[in-house]
Amino acid sequence: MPKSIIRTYSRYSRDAAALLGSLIREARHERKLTAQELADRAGISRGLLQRIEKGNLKCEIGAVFEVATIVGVKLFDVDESTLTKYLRQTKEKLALLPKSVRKKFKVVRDDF
Amino acid sequence: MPKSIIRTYSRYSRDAAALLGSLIREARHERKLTAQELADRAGISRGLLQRIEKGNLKCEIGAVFEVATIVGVKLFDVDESTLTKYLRQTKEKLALLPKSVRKKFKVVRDDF
DNA sequence: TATTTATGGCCTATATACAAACCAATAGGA
DNA sequence: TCCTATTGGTTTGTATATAGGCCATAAATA
Repeated sequence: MPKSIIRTYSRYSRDAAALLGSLIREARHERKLTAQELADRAGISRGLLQRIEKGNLKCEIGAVFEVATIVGVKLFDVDESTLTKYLRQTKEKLALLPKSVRKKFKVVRDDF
Repeated sequence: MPKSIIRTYSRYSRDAAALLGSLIREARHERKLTAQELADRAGISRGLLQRIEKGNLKCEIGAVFEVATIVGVKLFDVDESTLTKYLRQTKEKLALLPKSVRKKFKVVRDDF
């Protein structure tokens, strides 16, 4: 990420990450897991888990999803088989759509 | 990420990311946005957007959420005000819960 | 068909997220 | 209360995700 990019996030993104983190933390407590235990299970460090639970937006999505899965916080509010089904359907749908998006070619002919 | 960590992901996480990416791509097409246009709006590079749409799990969650928000793919299937409400409720709930998780102290006395 | 554009896949430099080790403060259980 | 485990916040070294090029291919419109 060259040139020191300062990234801004929308309120919705920030709230979504914060809620996801809170849900994970709540679910972890319900399951009586320490932060270290959950981090070990997910194969991540405790520090990363802390940032995830705080809703840090700079974490890799794979780590967040993995932790959420382990403690039972369902993404998309669907179970695994339903998720796989949706995934297949969506991919089929995409296969029928145009591969690329194109603007209508607009020649502004005001040169007469 | 020292010591060359090879991270494994569960099927659920992979499916969830793949579905989210597909939904983003579909929504982008519906809105007649090119990958470059959406990337510019989100403040990310086109290459990163491609990886997001492919369901790459190593992208930062902030970029994924931001893109999803722009094209209207709702996370948690709720609108913004509802999300904020849930967030507040969850935080209040957490405030009442024990701050830390603790195992029952179990001394295994087999030294006699 | 020809032409223009979008996309996908490289590559490199660099900012940074990560793991791991700390320490301090906090909170639970005895 | 004391003791111990958990948590939160550092720091540091390193692996790597990212931006920004480029080029080849695919695809949409004229």
